[in-house]
Amino acid sequence: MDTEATVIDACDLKMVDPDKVAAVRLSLPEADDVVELADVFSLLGDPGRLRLLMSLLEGGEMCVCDLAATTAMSESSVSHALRLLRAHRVVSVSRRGRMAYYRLDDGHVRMLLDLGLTHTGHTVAIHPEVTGGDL
Amino acid sequence: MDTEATVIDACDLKMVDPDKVAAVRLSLPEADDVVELADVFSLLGDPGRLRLLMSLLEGGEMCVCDLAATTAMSESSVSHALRLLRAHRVVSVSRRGRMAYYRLDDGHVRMLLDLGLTHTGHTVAIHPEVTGGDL
DNA sequence: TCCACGTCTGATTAATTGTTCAGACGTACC
DNA sequence: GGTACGTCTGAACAATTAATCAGACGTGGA
Repeated sequence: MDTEATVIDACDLKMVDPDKVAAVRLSLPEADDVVELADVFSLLGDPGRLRLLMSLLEGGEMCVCDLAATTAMSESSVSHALRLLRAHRVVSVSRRGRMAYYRLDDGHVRMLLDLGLTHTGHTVAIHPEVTGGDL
Repeated sequence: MDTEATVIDACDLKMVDPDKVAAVRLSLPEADDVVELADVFSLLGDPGRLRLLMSLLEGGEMCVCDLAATTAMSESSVSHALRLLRAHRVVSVSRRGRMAYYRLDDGHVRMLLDLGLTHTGHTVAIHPEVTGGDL
C-alpha cells in the first residue's frame, strides 16, 4: 500500500487503508451539518430535557407549571430548558393569557424520541404521529 | 434508596391540569431508563464521536489510525472516545496483531444515526448490517 | 534480543453545561 | 390603580466533560 499517494488534508496521519479513509471521509456530511446534528442529539442527552420532551410527546400541549410538576423539575429549570429547545425549533409556544403552552414541533425529534424509547425496552403506547396529543 | 412508591411529589407545586399531570407522569419511563436513554443520546451529542460513528456506519470496520485520519481527530482522542463508546456497547473491537478494528455494534444507534442524518437533509446510502463497509 | 509501531491509559487542564437564586416582565383580577 | 400570579431572565455556582500530554502496554520484524 502506498502511504503517501494521496495527500488529502493538511495533516495527513499514518493510515492503514488510505482508499477507505478517502472514501469514508467523502461520505461524511459537512462539518457544520455534523455539529448541528450533534447539537440535536445533545439536546436529547439531558435527562431533564428528555423527560420534558417525553412529557410533551405524551401530553401534547402543556404549560410550564404542569411540565415542572410532571418532570419534577423547578419551574426555572423548565423555563431555561424550554428556551433552549425553543431556540432549536424543537418545541413551540402558544401564549394564552399569562400561560405559556408548549408542544413538540419537530417530527424528526419525535421519531428520535420514539426510537430511543424502543432502545430502552420501554415500549411506548400509541401516540399520534401528528400534533394531536389529546389524553 | 428511596422507598417512595406512591408519594412521588415531595413538593407538589401548583398545577393547572392535575389530571393530565398525573396521567403523563405515569406514562413516563422509570427514572433510570430515562437517564440511560439520555446517556445514549449524549453519546451521539459530541461532534467527534458522531463523526466516528458515522465513519463506522459508512466504513463498516476501521482501525484507530484510519478513524483518526478520517475524522481529523488525534489518535488519543479517538481512543478515548472509542473506549466510552465501547463501554456503552455502541461499538465493538476485533484485535488482529497490533491493530484494533472497531465496528458499530448497536442496531438502535445505527437507526438513530440514520434518522439523524435524514434530519440534517443529508441522505445516507444504505447501511450494511454486518461486515460490509465497502463503498 | 532490541526497536518500531499501533493502541491504550491516567492525569491535568480548559471549556461547557445544568441548577439555583433573585428579581423582572406582562397579564388577570380585585 | 394595585396585587397576585405565571413565566422569563441573567448571573453565579457546581458539576461534568473533552482535549492534550506523556508515557505504558503488547505486538511484529530485524
